[in-house]
Amino acid sequence: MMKPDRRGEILKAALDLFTEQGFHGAPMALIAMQAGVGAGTIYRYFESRDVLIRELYKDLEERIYPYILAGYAETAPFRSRFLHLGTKLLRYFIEYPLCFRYMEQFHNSPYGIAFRRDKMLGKEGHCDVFRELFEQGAAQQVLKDFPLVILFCLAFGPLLAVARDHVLGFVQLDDSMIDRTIEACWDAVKR
Amino acid sequence: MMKPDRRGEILKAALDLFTEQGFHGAPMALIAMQAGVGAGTIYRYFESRDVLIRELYKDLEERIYPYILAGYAETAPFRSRFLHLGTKLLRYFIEYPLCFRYMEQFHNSPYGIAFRRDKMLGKEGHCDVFRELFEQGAAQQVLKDFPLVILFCLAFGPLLAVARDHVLGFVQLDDSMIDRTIEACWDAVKR
Amino acid sequence: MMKPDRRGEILKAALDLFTEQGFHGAPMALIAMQAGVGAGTIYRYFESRDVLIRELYKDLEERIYPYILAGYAETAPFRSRFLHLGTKLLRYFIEYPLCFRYMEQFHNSPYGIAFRRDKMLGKEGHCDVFRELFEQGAAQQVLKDFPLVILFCLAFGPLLAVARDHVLGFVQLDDSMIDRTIEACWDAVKR
Amino acid sequence: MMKPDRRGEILKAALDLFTEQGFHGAPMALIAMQAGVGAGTIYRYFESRDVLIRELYKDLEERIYPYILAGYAETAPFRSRFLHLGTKLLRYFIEYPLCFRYMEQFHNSPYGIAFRRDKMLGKEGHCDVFRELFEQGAAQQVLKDFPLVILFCLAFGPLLAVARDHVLGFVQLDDSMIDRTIEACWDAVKR
DNA sequence: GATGAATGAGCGTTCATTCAT
DNA sequence: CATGAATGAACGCTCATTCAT
Repeated sequence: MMKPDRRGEILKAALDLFTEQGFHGAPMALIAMQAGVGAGTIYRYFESRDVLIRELYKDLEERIYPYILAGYAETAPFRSRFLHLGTKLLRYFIEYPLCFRYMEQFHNSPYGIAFRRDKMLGKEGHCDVFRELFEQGAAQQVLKDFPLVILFCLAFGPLLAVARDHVLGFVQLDDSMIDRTIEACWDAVKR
Repeated sequence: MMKPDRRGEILKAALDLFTEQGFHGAPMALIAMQAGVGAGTIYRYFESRDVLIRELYKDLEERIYPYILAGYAETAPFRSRFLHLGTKLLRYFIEYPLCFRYMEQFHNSPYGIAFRRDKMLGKEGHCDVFRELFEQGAAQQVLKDFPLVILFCLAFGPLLAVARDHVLGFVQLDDSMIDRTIEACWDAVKR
Repeated sequence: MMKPDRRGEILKAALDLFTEQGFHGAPMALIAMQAGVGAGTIYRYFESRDVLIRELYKDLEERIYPYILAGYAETAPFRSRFLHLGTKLLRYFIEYPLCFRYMEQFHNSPYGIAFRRDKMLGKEGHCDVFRELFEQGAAQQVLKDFPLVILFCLAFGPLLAVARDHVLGFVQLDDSMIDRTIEACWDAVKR
Repeated sequence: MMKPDRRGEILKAALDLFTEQGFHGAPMALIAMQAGVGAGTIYRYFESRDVLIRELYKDLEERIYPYILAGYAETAPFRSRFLHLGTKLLRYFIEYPLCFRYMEQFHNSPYGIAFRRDKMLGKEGHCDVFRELFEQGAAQQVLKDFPLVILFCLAFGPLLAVARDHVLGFVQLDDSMIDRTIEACWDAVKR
């Protein structure tokens, strides 16, 4: 007889519904019902709908790091580390399509844009692993001579695009294609 | 004393507001006001809000082709043609940031997903130029051995990511950076 | 090359549409279109929608009298005259179901109630034939001892109900049934 | 301190307003205000305006049966039973004029027509008492030789017409007139 | 704490009517 | 005169949020 994890249930319900129906199609009452709680209860855990949306994003983002960092060797050569992180990230999105679709939806919404702007201004970011890696690569002149922001675009742009098309069912990625996709990303950023 | 182009005014107002406020934040009444017309007038030109959103997309899309095709030499070597189209496209997005942001928003919404799905199924598409180019490149084995869909991702993924960051003000692209960005896209797809 | 009878066209279109779609479902623009005139034109002939609705009623009502009075012998015995008028009226409704349905709809709407109230107050009425007949019948004590209003109800209540069910397709009236229906009406009013 | 019966308040407000103003003239906001509830509250109890209109009808209809069946003797002679039900029905309409007017309005609207059509097709109906009675009367050859539908018209046509004129204030029915009216209905149907 | 009924501002859309052409 | 594009008030309905229980 566990005490029910209401916050978790609400986040799970929100993820399902926002992903399936978009932000538009998922009213609070529906989320509450799917989570098996009363409508008012959500407001005990999240100040408002907007806060719920943002917290869900943060929650999902945090779960990525343990996954992609498993087996990550800080001391491996730069290219290996890039391929490791890229491959893991793409695999993660493929394995957790709801997570991917939610993050995409979030990024392409007023929430996501404000969120990202805050992040850029704050200098800090959760993607410290990537930032560190890319800064190192830039310093060692392994990467093309671009501002960090652009390098991120070159590396993650294709990765996310491929993930999106997989999730939407426009392609079926197998292991080999995943690896070769990340190698193409590498081609884009490597000097 | 020109007769006022009401359809155009409405599209322009919709573009401004949808871009600034998102689909959420731009009620029909506001669009009408910004366009300087009565609320009901919009419905003489667009059957519904959804139709307005889709028509605006098509309208913006159609303006791209003349721009990027100017000076395009069908007979030039493959790489040149790729660079030409890519560069023009990126420049276009930089020059018309509202257009870019709207198209992004559209793509990442139920509208855009349905739209794209229709396009894929219909085989036909407005991106015939790109499709033709890539099919040729694939046939000549200039491009990596990937399905067309993935090649598109590898080429446009970074391009769009870079455009987005420019438009949001996270980087300032100059001419050289534009060219080098497209070359990086080329690196991603070329064999 | 007749001059087009715009007023008539509008009335005809209004009859068709109000009958098929109800007052709700027939906007002025649709009536105009069906009549083959501009939307504004209707207002040259009818001050407003309400006026159009009332004028259409009067127009239809007026056409009934010539039909039912054809062959009517003022000098015939009372019962014959009653049967003549009743039968003719029922036949008329069966022959012109649009007319019947419109009149019914009109009667059972705020328009019709106001209209009827005015008529009752004004003493005068278009149904002078019926009024005259019934007053005579009352005076001769052929009819039951009821106020005129009630006698009308007893006579026309069943008649209209039968017409309604025929028009809605719940019964198919043949000649014999029409005659016997009117005889039943007679049974209701006769002393 | 009773818990307020909101559903009932809404139905009552709807009855008042629909009766006074017609379906046209009674917007949801007005009904809500008259019922003393918020506009959205109505939708907790009735899925839509149309559903409210239909439920109100059913609600009113159901209240009639206990009233008219009080003191009804299944074993009494046919004529007595007819007079009992008819008289009770007419009295009910006179006592509850809002109910009568609402039902009339309902019957003479797309709602009522669809409703009645469903009833006819479904064979079943709430008017089982009447149907049973009339079927018996037809079998015993007490009633005229007509289809059931017509017999209903002959009996209820005058009854409803009289009720209507009373409710609209065109006559004042006293006890004797009520009885004699129903006897006239009987004359219309009896063989 | 948890609930879910109640709220009411706000939305997309319609349509009778007007009026410049 | 006839037109039909333009208007804008009004409608039915939704849903984030509150609060009495």
